[in-house]
Amino acid sequence: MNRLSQSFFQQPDTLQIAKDLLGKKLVTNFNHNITSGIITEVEAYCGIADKACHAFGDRRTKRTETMYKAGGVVYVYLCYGIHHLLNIVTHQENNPHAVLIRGIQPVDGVATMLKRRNKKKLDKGITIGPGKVSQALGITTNLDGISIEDHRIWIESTRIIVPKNKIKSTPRIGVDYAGEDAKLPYRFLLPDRYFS
DNA sequence: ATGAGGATTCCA
DNA sequence: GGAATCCTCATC
Repeated sequence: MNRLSQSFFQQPDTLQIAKDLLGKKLVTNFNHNITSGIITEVEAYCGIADKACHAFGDRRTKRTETMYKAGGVVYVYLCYGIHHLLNIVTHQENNPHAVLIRGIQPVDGVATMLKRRNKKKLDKGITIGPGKVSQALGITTNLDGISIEDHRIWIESTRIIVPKNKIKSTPRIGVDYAGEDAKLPYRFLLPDRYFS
């Protein structure tokens, strides 16, 4: 299947990109060890006016600098000192939007993912949650800033059709500090067991 | 130099 | 319900 180009992520509507990522396949490949899954849950973070966004108020720091790159690069940062959270930067250079990948449904390399997650068997929820996604796919902050067309990480289109009315939206998770913006319906997910 | 807090997960 | 855990960032 076709890999999404960086230009896909440079479109102007981050909410639309976020929704379009549902049903696509996220793949990593380290030392010929391929792991992948279908994206089932995402959140959009929309630039300097979005209080929940790291770049709110045009905050340019060493960490957020990645978000200011042109769309189509990976933004990975450490959360709570433990979890590596994977985002794909969207929009144009100096317009810091991104989509957080919050959940996937495992496809390739299940054994590897279980091992990375310290799990014995494949139960529901093995890759639901942003920290779990990164752990299962072997993603760490050392990928921060690389292209989504890299040989180590990419996203493929699939045959999966996601009808608009199947996409559920809710407020984003863990952003209570964001005031009014905490209520924005910028989290998008597919119904449980959508593919099974 | 210091300290508060975080786009989470796991276990009791 | 609370701990784990450490980097980032604002402030001193």
